[in-house]
Amino acid sequence: MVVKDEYPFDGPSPYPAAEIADAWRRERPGTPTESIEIVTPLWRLAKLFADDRRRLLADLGVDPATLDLLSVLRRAGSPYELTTRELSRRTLVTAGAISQRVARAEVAGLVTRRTADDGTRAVVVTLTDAGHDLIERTVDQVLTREASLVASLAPDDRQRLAAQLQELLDDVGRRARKLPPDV
Amino acid sequence: MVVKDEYPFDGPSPYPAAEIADAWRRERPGTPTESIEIVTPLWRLAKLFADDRRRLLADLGVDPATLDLLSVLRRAGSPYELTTRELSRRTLVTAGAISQRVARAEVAGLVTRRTADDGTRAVVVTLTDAGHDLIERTVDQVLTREASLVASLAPDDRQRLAAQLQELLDDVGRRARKLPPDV
DNA sequence: TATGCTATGTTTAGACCTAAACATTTAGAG
DNA sequence: CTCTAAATGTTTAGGTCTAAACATAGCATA
Repeated sequence: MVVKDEYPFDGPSPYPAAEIADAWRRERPGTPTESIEIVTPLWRLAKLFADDRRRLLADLGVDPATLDLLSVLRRAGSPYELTTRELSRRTLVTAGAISQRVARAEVAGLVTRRTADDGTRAVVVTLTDAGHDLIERTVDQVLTREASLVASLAPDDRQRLAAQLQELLDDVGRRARKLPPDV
Repeated sequence: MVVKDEYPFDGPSPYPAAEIADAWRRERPGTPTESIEIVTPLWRLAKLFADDRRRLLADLGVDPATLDLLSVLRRAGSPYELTTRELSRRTLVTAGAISQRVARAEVAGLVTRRTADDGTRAVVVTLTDAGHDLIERTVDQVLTREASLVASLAPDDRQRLAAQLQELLDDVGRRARKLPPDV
């Protein structure tokens, strides 16, 4: 039975998580479905935000990975420097990915790289003026756009939901398998 | 100023979203930060779940994209068939990605592909026995694992949070830029 | 001072994804 | 019957990420 297009993309969320859980219970009685209604909307929301940001940034000529890197450095405050290890920790991506991000940003003239002078082998990444300009030019647009996406939440609701998500994040963070050993 | 490693990966969430918002307000007064405490934990949770699932599946010799494909077909019920277009809609990935996923799964013998006989140009994807076996063998493990990750939520809290997320998803889905025209 | 462990980064192989360019088929409008 | 627009898929170019293999630099200790 070929299912027809009952859930156009433009409408509300295609296949609510509740339907997915129902389908599993119908098809495979006993399937443990408790997590579905949490994990599925979470993933879809993350994807909506990520896709929307990627498209906005594409118009501005930046990619999300680079913006993430520059943002962390900019937020660290003057002199806008962090070690690659610290970048990995703050962005939740592997050391290898940071190495590649920094290499790309360095070629683009947005950051510089140098070894630390404090006796460790650490590599210190610094925002250049061009990198600083780029982040100043884009961050408000990105955050304004995202604020508009969550505009349906009243400030109180937003605060409450934020607290719940942070609490869940802390808990899942304790239980989940972490990044590979090389990090 | 090179910041030292104050937030080890193993501890609770590195840099709570509230600190990120504070940092922006400190560094750039007036930055619109309302969305940060929603979007940041959302992304981090999605990444924790995705990383955890990827690692579990790696042990089982499957990749997440393939599992997603097989799951949608399996949940559709006998005869486990859907058009590629429908797969794209249900999985929220572009038509091009579906084409590649199906090609990989076809090579692996997990699905078959044929053109529909109903006069349209649609391509119908069908689960093979091997694909069916694979999904039966893995879905409980994945869902059991994920249920354990959200075990801190009491059933009532889980229900409430699920409803809030679904509501937010519906709303953001209405406001966000959607998939490109080719879909 | 050898030796090896630990901490840090970089590189590479393999997967995936999106966007855009193509290709093909159906269905309509004349 | 012909030409065009719409609907569907596939392919390709470019970019990202993870995991694992490497490569090195400190450090501790015998």
